[in-house]
Amino acid sequence: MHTRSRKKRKPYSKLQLAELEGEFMVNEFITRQRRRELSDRLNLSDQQVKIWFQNRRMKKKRLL
Amino acid sequence: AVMILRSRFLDARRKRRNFNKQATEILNEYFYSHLSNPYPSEEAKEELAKKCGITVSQVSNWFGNKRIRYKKNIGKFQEEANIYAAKTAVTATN
DNA sequence: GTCATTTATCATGC
DNA sequence: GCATGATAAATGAC
Repeated sequence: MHTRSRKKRKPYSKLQLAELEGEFMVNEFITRQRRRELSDRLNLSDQQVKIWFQNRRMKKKRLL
Repeated sequence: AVMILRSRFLDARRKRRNFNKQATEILNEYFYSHLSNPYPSEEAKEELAKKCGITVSQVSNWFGNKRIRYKKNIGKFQEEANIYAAKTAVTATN
């Protein structure tokens, strides 16, 4: 009936965050290939990893 | 490892302090007098921030929280809404 | 891509 | 014990 509602926000695990932060230190702009590998390894969707990097760059800017 | 500690340390800035009554008063006055469109422009945010003695980001946070919490429970804010509606009505006649 | 949001969650105040 | 401010996922405009 209703157009599928917005996906509920779900906090990531410490392991997932540690891996994402580690990759962010290597390069703030992840490539499509590495993104796919990382998302597969962390059980996250490709879109989620992409969004995480976007939000992470915004966070970095905010902390300056 | 270092990153974890650093992130946890920086999250300590999450220590929260309530705004003073005067600031809350100013923010609520704006919110309830723009209830049909409670989205202050960047200029309006800067003005509010200056008046309240807080940052523009804090103004944005306040409106973000206020909008969602008001929408989720209008009944709980009804009394507050009436108070500020009356207040702005009085100031408008002066 | 950035960036202002929405929403849920977190951490603290009282 | 909730109220409140700040942050973390998720969406959408541009």
